[in-house]
Amino acid sequence: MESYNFKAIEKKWQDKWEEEGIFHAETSSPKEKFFAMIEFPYPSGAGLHVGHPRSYTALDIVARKRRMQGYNVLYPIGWDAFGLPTENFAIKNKVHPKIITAKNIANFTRQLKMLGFSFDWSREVNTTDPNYYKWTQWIFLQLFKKGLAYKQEMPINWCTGCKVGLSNEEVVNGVCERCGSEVVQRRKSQWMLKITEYAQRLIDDLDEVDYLEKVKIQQRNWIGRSEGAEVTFELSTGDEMVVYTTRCDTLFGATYVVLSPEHELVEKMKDSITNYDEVLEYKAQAARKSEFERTELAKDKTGVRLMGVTAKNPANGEDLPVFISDYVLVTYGTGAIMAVPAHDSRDWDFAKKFNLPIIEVVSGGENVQEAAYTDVYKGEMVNSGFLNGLPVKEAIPTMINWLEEQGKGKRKVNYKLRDWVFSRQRYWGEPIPLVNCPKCGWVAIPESELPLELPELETFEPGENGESPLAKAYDWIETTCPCCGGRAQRETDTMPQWAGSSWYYLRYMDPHNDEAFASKEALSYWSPVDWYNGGMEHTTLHLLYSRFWHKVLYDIGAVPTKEPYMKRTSHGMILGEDNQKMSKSRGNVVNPDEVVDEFGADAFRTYEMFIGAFDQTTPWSQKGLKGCYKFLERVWNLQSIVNDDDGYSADLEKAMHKTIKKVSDDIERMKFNTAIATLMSLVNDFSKKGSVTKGEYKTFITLLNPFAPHMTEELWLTYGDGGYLSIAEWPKYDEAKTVDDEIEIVVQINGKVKDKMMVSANIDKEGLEQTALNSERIKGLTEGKTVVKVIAIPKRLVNIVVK
RNA sequence: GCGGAUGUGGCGGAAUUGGCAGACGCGCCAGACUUAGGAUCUGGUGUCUACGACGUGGGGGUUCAAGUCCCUUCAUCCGCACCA
Repeated sequence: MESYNFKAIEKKWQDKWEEEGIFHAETSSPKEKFFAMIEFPYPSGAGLHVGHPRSYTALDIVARKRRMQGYNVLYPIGWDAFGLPTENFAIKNKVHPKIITAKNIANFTRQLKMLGFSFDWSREVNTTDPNYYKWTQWIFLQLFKKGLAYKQEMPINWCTGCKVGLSNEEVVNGVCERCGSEVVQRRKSQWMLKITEYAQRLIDDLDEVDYLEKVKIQQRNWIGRSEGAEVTFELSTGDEMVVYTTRCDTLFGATYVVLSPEHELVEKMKDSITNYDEVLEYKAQAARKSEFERTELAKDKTGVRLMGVTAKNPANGEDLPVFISDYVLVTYGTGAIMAVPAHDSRDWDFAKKFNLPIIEVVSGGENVQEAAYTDVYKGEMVNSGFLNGLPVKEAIPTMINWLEEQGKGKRKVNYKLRDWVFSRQRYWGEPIPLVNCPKCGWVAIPESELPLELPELETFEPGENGESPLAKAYDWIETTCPCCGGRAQRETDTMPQWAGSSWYYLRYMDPHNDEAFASKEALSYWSPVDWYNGGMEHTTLHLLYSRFWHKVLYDIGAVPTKEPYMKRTSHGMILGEDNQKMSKSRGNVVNPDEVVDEFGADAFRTYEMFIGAFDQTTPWSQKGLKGCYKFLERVWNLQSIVNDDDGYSADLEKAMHKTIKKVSDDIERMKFNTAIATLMSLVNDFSKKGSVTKGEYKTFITLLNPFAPHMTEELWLTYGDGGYLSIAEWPKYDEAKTVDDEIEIVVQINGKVKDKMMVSANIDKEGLEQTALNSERIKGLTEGKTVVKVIAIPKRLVNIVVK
């Protein structure tokens, strides 16, 4: 027996698998299909991080197991390759992003291949390939044609130093990450996608998919449906101010109203506002903060009273002061609120700071002068005119009905979800395939002209005044209107990185199709993705955007299912050995290349799965990795004690069946760490016994194959049934043989374990009770005491309650 | 502030339904083999005032029985668009 030479073995089998194409998925097969997918990586210059393979290995294990169970498995890979870091590198080093991307992809490919994933490399996709983004643009045009894309003025982060627009990521503590200059909010016309039109369906259809519950909760909370009312306040200027509230029952407790600083009424009323200078100054100050900063600075409420303006409370006719404050966002509801400090803690903070009255209208709390009472489910109305005495739950509909009768308000469902800002003033993204014609307005380019390729540029810096770099491609911009044939200009903004990743699973189904993003046959065969694993950080943006696009495609009959992904699971992060996030600056980054070089891909994969609970964050440990390597080496060395018996030995038969069951179940439940623990225990059993039958060894290496595919494939040559283990049959177990005939039962006295005994597994309650009471030890311990009660649970325990 | 999680030995973690807390691995201790070991093998390893008691962040509760259910509280991590 040769010693375990992972270097030779791993290379050998990776080459063979590729030559034979054994992981290629065929689109027509009588077998049941199984489409497993991981979030395709952004090919960064830093290369693969040990976090990536956690997800890839997990679904590789599932894919490999399902393949062995006879499924027609599609496990694809691709590149989400548009993006900022590449663009910034390009700007700095004056290299085309295309070149950097190709280089990074080559490196990632090498690293992924070195880990032995069973990807179907023939279906590789790349979002920056014009043959791919042709269809990203095509889908955008379908949205545009359906009226789901529109232009709107939206704030962008503007660096006052670099004179360019910045992404949120590039803004650190309100200053530009690169030059340190102050960042302010500037308004710019942007393409928006109406995801809000799909808000209700995005909530409702969650019932039809098998996502982790926490993922569903996060999506629902992000969409944030609320039922409330719009209430109209008459202003002393004669204008009407509409507020949105979910607590219209508290209207009698409103003691002031607040407009967001950007609210259009503020400017409209400027002649009536006697302190308009102060108002303008506050607006400028608010514009300096991003929404996120407004959030962070939440504790200290700021605002300015609009002097000379009051609002009439529609419930009791009282005149209320009007404020502007940045804690009210123009993007949610109507951008205006009625403030009820007694029953909303933000309003309470504000009222305290500005010395505004706090009127209790819901009883049941402590003194509302000390803290807001916000419980919706308890209490009844007080100081509230016709609502007095009603519980809150009844007061809400009563008030809405009254408002509707009086014409002062109406029922309204609101969503937190906002439309998707789809424009980026960047080079390295898909060009938006629209032209602006002075006569016809925004016009889609003909589909026959797709892909609209990115123009070649010398430099990739953003343009003047926050324009896209494409604004410098003068020849490219100038075009003719597809509608009237007149002079027109192309849109120079590009799409966000989310665009390409919103539909890539569809391209995997038929990646080389020139006629359509995928054929009807491929779509109907492979849809939907059966199992999609990814990070929790993509739960609210990517996953939601992707579901939205899919539903639009469903509505135009382009895809056969309502939902793209049947099942969604999530992995935890891997931290450095110091329990900190891995980062270059901390110097705690683990490089997969080095790990594979020293211990091999099989040990790396096994450790990635053994490291801890799959969905939990957990630190890397070099010692733990070594433990997994030792385990594989022990498996390899078992060869010296394998005998010729093709079956299972009598004393290990039950253990074999139990292990098959446990490993099979654990893989499906993503309990990879306990699956490995079970396999380790079986190796301990083999070692202790000093011999293994060939039959046992064969089953063992088959179960281990998804985790350590190379080593087991090599062992299969000697101990297997011929062919490739990767496509051999997954072991079956006999349920009857996973159950013990005799089991150990614990006997407790008053809940403390006092004795253990072996009993037949199918002994009934009475028999169990008698056996326990007849035990000499128990007899001794209960002597002289009164047995109050005996709880006997077959297959579990006996608890004797004594006094 | 809001939303989502997590908290179990020296460490990573295990415990399908409320039923023996600590599987498996690391580390540590002892032994074997060895010229040698950061190799390999064997055994041991929750804590303590140890024939017993205590132990799953803290406090309370439900139960014959709680890591698991309920209330409360603390700490840490992640996300965020102050969502009215």
